[in-house]
Amino acid sequence: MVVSELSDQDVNRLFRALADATRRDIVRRTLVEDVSVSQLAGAYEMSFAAVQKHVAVLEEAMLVTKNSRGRERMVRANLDRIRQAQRLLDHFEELWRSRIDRLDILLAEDNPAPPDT
Amino acid sequence: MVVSELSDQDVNRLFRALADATRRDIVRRTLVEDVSVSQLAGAYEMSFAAVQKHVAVLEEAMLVTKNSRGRERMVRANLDRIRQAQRLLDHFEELWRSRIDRLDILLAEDNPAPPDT
DNA sequence: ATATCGTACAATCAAATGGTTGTATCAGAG
DNA sequence: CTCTGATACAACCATTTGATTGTACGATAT
Repeated sequence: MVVSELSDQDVNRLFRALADATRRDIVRRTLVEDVSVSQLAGAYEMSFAAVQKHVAVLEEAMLVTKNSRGRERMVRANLDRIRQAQRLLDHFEELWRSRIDRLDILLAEDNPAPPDT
Repeated sequence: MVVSELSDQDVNRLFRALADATRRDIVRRTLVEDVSVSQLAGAYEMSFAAVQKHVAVLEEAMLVTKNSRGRERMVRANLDRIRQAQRLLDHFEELWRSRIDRLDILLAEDNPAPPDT
């Protein structure tokens, strides 16, 4: 198992990168197969440079990696990073459980067992 | 099961709201127990208004709700929304599986069974 | 009734974001 | 070698974000 502590900054970048529909779509496409930057650029109604920037944001968030193939740069999504995001959300769920536990304790205190005899 | 279609806008807001350490901390605190805006404000090294704005961002993303209690406004995290975020990430995982499937097919084609006899 | 606590909200401001165009570089095709 | 396709990157601009201070207002405690 990879230890990989995510700093606050890393988590910020991770969620921020996911907070844009175009970038989420790039992740989707590159999860299924490697896609070059120009192929991606062809898929959206914006300039090549704009798409390039989105890829750069994803790269900084480590949600994708780029590899050279000939003169093209192939973009590939990094599933591990998505799983790390999931684990962060799992942690929230765990915290929520502690709320339930506290509530149970409170209810037990407010509703003591009836005095015997 | 809740149908709850999340629009692109909704998803943007959801992930954007999570892309800030203070806001994630507010979600953590309010998952465990209800906390008033002023209690939250006391927990961070920033103005009351700044914290109030963070709560507003979380509220727009529907990650928290506010209820009046006396003159206080109690903030409570909404676990359902966190689960929706998890489901979005699950969907990415599913797409990734299709990559593996394609790869298997390709390998099968490139490596045909050896000619018999 | 009035002082105060908790909140809401407007105005303001610096920095970050998301987009553009233009220029430079680099690998392959002819 | 030269032309072209695919990138990279800088400069620029409008909008949004994250924070501030200041003002207003409703609910409570005294």
